Amino acid sequence: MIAPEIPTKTVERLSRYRRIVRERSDGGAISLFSYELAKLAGGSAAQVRRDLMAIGCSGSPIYGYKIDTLVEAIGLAIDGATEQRMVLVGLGHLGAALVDFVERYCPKLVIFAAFDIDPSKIGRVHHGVRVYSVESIGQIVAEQQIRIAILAVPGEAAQAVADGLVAAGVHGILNFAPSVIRTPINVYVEQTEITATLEKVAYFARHYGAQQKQRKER
Amino acid sequence: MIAPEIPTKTVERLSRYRRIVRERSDGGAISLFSYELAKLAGGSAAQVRRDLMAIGCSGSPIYGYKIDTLVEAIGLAIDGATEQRMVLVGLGHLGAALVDFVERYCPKLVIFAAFDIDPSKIGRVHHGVRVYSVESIGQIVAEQQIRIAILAVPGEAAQAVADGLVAAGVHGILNFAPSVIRTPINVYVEQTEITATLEKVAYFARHYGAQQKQRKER
DNA sequence: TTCACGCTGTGAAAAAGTTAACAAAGTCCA
DNA sequence: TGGACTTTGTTAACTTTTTCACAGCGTGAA
Ligand SMILES: NC(=O)c1ccc[n+]([C@@H]2O[C@H](COP(=O)([O-])OP(=O)(O)OC[C@H]3O[C@@H](n4cnc5c(N)ncnc54)[C@H](O)[C@@H]3O)[C@@H](O)[C@H]2O)c1
Ligand SMILES: NC(=O)c1ccc[n+]([C@@H]2O[C@H](COP(=O)([O-])OP(=O)(O)OC[C@H]3O[C@@H](n4cnc5c(N)ncnc54)[C@H](O)[C@@H]3O)[C@@H](O)[C@H]2O)c1
Repeated sequence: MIAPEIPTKTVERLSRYRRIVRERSDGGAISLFSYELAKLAGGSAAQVRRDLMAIGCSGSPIYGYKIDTLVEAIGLAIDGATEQRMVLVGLGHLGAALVDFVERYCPKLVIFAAFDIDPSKIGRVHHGVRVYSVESIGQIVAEQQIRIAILAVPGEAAQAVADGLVAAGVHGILNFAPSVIRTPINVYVEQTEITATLEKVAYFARHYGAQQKQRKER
Repeated sequence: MIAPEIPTKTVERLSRYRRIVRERSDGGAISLFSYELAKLAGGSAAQVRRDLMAIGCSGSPIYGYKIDTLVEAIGLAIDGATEQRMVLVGLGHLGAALVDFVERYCPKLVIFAAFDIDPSKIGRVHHGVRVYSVESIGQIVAEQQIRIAILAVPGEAAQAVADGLVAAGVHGILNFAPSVIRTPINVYVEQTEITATLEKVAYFARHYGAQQKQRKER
């Protein structure tokens, strides 16, 4: 199947929609309307319909969208055919929290291994994830054909670790370190900017009134 | 001074620029050109110039932008006049990591107090931040006129805590819990979607080739 | 049957955000 | 001095994303 090239923003929202409708389905619901999902996700109804259209998911004017179909269609669009394996580098505070989080909330993603430089951590197993020495990143990633990595090391180490990951064949990196890493153009890097996010919240909290831009309804 | 209404995306990038030029200035640099900053921040030179224009910051064709001026101008634009105080609710794994992080990387933001429901944490001081019972959120937030809150509690608790915060006068919330919270329209909420971010990275790692959209140069 | 209703799917318009492009202005070198 | 460079500030063109608006359609009431 050829990738139908879903817009970046849409991929992001689809993931959120899925979480929401799953919650909804636990509550016993079978289907919902675009405006309901919009309200829950914080967007407009038209946007929801458009996003769902992008993944070829259609609803009925009577029932709205069936939750089953929806979850399946989103899965088909954004998940891989199979479970995807990732590695995590830097099992500090944040790294440990992430291992728990992924295990709990991302059923399609598996942290296959963790790496750290701290000898006291190497060899241990945290929540089912074994911790290896950073030295073995190249070998394990290449051998296991792992394509995605989470970076939770201090800023100073980020670039070096990233280089190793890329050399070993990683195609996507989620970087939590507060320093921009440079990679070849065919590697997708997502930079988590907590500082920027915090400062943005602080900014808009001060200029409150600008938030219509963000959250249209409700 | 009236808020010059800086676009959301620009606020975000400015924050990143500041971090980068600060690093640069530690390295001894005095000034840099738009294209240099662009490369470091992962954008285009034109965008950098445009962003800086938005905050009335101008450079010279000879030296580029002076780092001092730049940091000051960004500060003027996005920081408050004074240091801003925040509270954090939920001092678990993530909460603890965030306290360290803010202290280290966000000089203009101060976590004034933390709140938790766990009696074993209440009364303790973590990295200079005292932990109070959730019960006292309303009182302390209102009394201290705190306007920004970080939410790092489990999803189930998020809405209830948010309601309390809003009632006490908070205007901005950064929510790490994986559930969308509803607030009055005059409260700015930033939802941190780790799941969505991870799934996005996984998606683009698979369809690698879509990343030109993301990172144009280098 | 017929009509009004409410929601979907979608083209078209609008808005937001990004890139291109170039005049202006200073520097460097001859 | 003067002309070739370099980089800014900024306007205009372009792209992406969001919203509007409405036709189409199954339903249920009359
Ligand atoms: N704490 C937060 O909330 C937060 C938020 C966003 C980003 N970050 C960033 O994420 C990173 C990790 O944060 P943290 O709070 O977990 O820090 P931490 O110090 O608790 O953890 C860092 C871990 O990385 C390991 N490490 C150091 N150098 C390494 C290397 N070269 N190779 C492999 N492992 C190495 C350390 O042994 C440690 O286990 C930091 O860059 C931090 O700035 C933190
Ligand atoms: N771990 C991650 O990497 C990560 C990433 C993104 C989001 N999150 C989310 O952030 C939240 C916190 O994650 P964590 O890993 O720190 O979990 P955690 O269980 O370590 O911490 C949660 C903390 O909140 C406290 N708490 C529970 N109910 C409360 C209430 N009603 N009022 C005040 N405090 C309360 C608990 O006592 C605990 O200290 C969760 O919702 C998690 O899903 C986690």
